[in-house]
Amino acid sequence: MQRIRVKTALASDAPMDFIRIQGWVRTRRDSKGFSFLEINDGSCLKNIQVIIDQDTPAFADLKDIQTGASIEVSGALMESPGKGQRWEIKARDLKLFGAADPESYPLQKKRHSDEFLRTTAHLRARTNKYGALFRIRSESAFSVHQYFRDKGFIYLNSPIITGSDCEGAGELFRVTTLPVNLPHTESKTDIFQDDFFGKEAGLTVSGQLEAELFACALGNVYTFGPTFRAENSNTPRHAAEFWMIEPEMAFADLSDNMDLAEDLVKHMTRHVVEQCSEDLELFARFVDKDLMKHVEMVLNSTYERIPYAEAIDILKKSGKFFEFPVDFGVDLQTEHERYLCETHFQKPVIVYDYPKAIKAFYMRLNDDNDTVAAMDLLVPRVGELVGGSQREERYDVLKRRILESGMDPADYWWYLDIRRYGTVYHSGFGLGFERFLMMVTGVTNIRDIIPFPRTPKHLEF
RNA sequence: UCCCCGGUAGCUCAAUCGGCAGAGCGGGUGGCUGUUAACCACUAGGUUCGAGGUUCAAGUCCUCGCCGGGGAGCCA
Repeated sequence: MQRIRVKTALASDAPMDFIRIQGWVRTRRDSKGFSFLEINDGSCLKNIQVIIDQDTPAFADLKDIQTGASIEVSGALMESPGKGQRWEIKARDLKLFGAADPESYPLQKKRHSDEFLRTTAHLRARTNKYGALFRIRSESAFSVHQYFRDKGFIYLNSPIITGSDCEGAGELFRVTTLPVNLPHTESKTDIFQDDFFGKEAGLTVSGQLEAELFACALGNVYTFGPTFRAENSNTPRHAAEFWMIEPEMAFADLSDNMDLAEDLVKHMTRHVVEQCSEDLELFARFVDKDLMKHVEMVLNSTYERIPYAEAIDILKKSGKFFEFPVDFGVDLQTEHERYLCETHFQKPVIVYDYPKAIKAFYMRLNDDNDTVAAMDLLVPRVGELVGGSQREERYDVLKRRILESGMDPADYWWYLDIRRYGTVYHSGFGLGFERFLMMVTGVTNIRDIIPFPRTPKHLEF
């Protein structure tokens, strides 16, 4: 007989003469003559309570069944006479698969700190909080695919290994099969001629450039995959390996781009609220008391859209002291972003039309010749959730911008080529998947959002 | 990478002015006929992150190192 998942059992509308569940013991309570077990199998936040009477065969097998043990319970699903749960299992037989020595099993029947659980990442998904979190992560990923499929976007698997070494989005991890003890006598170019690809290779920092190529063929596309940045940044919002969602649309301008970003964020948030209400409730109760207020705000507000120049104006007139002075031409600091969305507008804000000097070469130059059609979506407490732009579709302008950025147009011949043949105005953005999850759960450290986070000096598990 | 804070029992923390290293939870043992963060009693458990220094005396003060957290930069 197939096991029944705890989620299904708890949703039953009638008692069952026979039921078999398999999972891990969360807690055991003994009284004289009987014991209670609570079993969790990861299917939902709730445990199912099992009662074992001393006159059943199961009672004799209780000995090594303690917190953390993996077991199978066979018995009857009955209405629980106790308070706190509708259903419980009256056990007939117990089968122990693997015991968990209570002296050394790291997870106790008590709250653990996130810092401690990070050192126990191979087991932390067995806790209420992390189980809930990773179910929400899974549902959120599904909602991305659902959203784009419904909108007629094509899912593109952009390459993980890249040969373009300066996409302008951060430091690359090098990919090589060369021996580590290579003598340093040869020049750099010579070395990579002998490497696997015959040229310097790295892990992708963005799928955007490839997504643009496909958008200019299939119309609307998106990527959703891992992204790697070799930056030595040590903050609760950065990881060396994270997941990014990058839609790219042909025949779309910056305004269309903002519409899509706002709509996508709302869709994903709504999906989590509707499909993960029980798991989300845990975060609203224990992680962030104001969570639902913020989620409502993300769902129901119209996001403010202001040009960069206006943002600077607001900040200057705010009368607030900033550690980093505000001035046109200077990029917004974290404190500025927070003031805009947390204090001034108190809702998500899209800042657009940034000075070209502080943005990437591929962003479309505006008619003022001074700003580019870039946009950042800022949300309270998380900061920049989305960064995107209308792309420069004019061959000559793009080539000039590449040169001005100190790069070699020859390295981007294919990127320039789609501007030579049937070029089209187009737009796209990147949405940090983990940052979305931080926003929707209230978890403040990205290392607690990723199953096995990779950060500087951390590559365990 | 820079700045700030921290590291004491398995976990979370306390230890006043430098003066006998403690509590709660968790673990073990026993009890308890419907528990649910079970309850009650008893009990074990320490290189106070490491190395050096000051002192009659260091968890506490000083130096260096390691690790962790927060802030900044960069960005998703």
